[in-house]
Amino acid sequence: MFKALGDPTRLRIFEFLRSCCCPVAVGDEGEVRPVQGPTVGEVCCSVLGTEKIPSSLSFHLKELRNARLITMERRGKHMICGIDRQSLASLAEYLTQTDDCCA
Amino acid sequence: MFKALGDPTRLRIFEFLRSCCCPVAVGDEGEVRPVQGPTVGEVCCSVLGTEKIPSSLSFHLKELRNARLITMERRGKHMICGIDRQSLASLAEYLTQTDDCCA
DNA sequence: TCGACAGTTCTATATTTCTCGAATTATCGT
DNA sequence: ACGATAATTCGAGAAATATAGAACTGTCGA
Repeated sequence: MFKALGDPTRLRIFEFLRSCCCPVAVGDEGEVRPVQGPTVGEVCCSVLGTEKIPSSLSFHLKELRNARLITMERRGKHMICGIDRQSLASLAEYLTQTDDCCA
Repeated sequence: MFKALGDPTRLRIFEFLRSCCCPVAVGDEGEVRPVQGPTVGEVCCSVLGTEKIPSSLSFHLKELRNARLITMERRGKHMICGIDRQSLASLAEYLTQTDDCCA
């Protein structure tokens, strides 16, 4: 996870996704459902500023996915990206944990 | 910070330091003071399993120090290492922050 | 002040990681 | 089934990072 976030490009992707991927929303009939995140192409425009999708974005998304920091799922022709907030929470917990000796 | 923790050797150094660097202790007269952490040589023995101090350890310690994850201070011939728990806390906070849109 | 100990810095090499373009897979609309 | 769009995979070259050894700096004790 640290290595994944350690790359500047990936950190930008991460921050972008976090800024536009609300975890849940209220649907038409009052139900709570996951909000649709941006597609890979949209991430590309925002983060890399390019119209066409370069392979390097795919590479970075794969790294983030392997690190379980983001999620991706296919919806038709597009891949929808999201943040894995659960992994994030456990990483934050890891950082602040104090060991036994410090009790 | 993420890049610093992204290297396996540095993560081991970090975990070792966290396991043996209590943030504070109560002094003889009831005052709270920083506890003395291990020396660079001790870190080296534990993490690299080597008696003599290789230059690579110095290199990694510098990276961790630049990232403000650890602290070092000279005490006589030795350099004492410690964890910067404040930076750690703010990094953890960064990870769990949710952006405005998700309010 | 000299020698020994504790770490750091420097330089070169090795390794890993990133980037770019071309070919490939997957899905949709017709 | 075909063409177009969306994204991934592959391979080679470029760039960044890590490692190892030698020389250097700083501190203590005799």
